[in-house]
Amino acid sequence: MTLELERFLPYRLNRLADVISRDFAKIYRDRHGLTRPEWRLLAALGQYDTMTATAVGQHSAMHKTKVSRAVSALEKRLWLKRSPSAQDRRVEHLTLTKAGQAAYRELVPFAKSFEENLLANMSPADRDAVLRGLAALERAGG
Amino acid sequence: MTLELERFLPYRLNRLADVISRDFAKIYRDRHGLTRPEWRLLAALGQYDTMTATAVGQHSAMHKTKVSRAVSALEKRLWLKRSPSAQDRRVEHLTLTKAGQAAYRELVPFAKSFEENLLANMSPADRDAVLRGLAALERAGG
DNA sequence: TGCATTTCGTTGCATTCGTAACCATTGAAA
DNA sequence: TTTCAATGGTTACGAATGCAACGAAATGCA
Repeated sequence: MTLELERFLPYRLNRLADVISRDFAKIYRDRHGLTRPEWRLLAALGQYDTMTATAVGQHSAMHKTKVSRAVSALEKRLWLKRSPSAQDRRVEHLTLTKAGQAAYRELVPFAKSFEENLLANMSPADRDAVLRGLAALERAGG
Repeated sequence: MTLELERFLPYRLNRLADVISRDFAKIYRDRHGLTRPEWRLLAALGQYDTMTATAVGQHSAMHKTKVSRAVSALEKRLWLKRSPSAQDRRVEHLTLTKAGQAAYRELVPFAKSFEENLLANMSPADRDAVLRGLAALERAGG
């Protein structure tokens, strides 16, 4: 019995994710020298204003060490600031600074048009299949 | 303007690929201590019998250094052997040994049932959407 | 034939990553 | 209160990664 790797779901997903997010990474890497964890952190804070590191990790599917390092990096850039929580002194609330917000606002349109381009040359039925298929996999896989 | 990370295609793909192939990786990691590049090499050679390192890289979407290191690893296990090419002395033909073939044959059913489980609880329409959507993305993204 | 370019595969190096251990704090239980 | 388990976040360390440089062989071209 043999397995066709090209048709194997985990492989295909991996390959797609690799190619596509590598492609997209060029944008924030070339413009700002951001790593992927840093971009995700920026995106999470841009979307939600204030979060703890743990919340960022859950929302953007990152290991806590990645989050921790990304926070340090963006803090060094002065793109975010930490503020202690009054309720729980283990926690820090993370917020983007003006500079961080500016970078976020600059990148969002690139993200959107990247996504549009990806779907642009598909038939409507294919586009639907993409969205429906992803949702189904998310329900099934975790 | 704000971006919803949870709906952003590159993010979703990455997250899915991460969760799913991490899940699947447990199988070959727990059974044989294989890394992902090693598994992919095994899968490529199991499928195609004899390949060069470059061909493996193209077929399984791996950087040539990954392939090179995976080849060394499986060779050390005595799961594959290299044989020089008569036509081109830069090249080595890679083939699984009996032991390598045995490991491959043992793992393939796990791979197949993993994939089946993933799709098992979906409606037929969702399953179709998954396959169609992936194909569409592959056409669009690379 | 001779020289430059390209290709195959390996390796050194710096970076990134995850695991595990850790500290500080909190909450619950005794 | 004291104690102990659980949680938030950081860090040290080893493993994995990609880039760039490399040697060897092949190919193209003068």
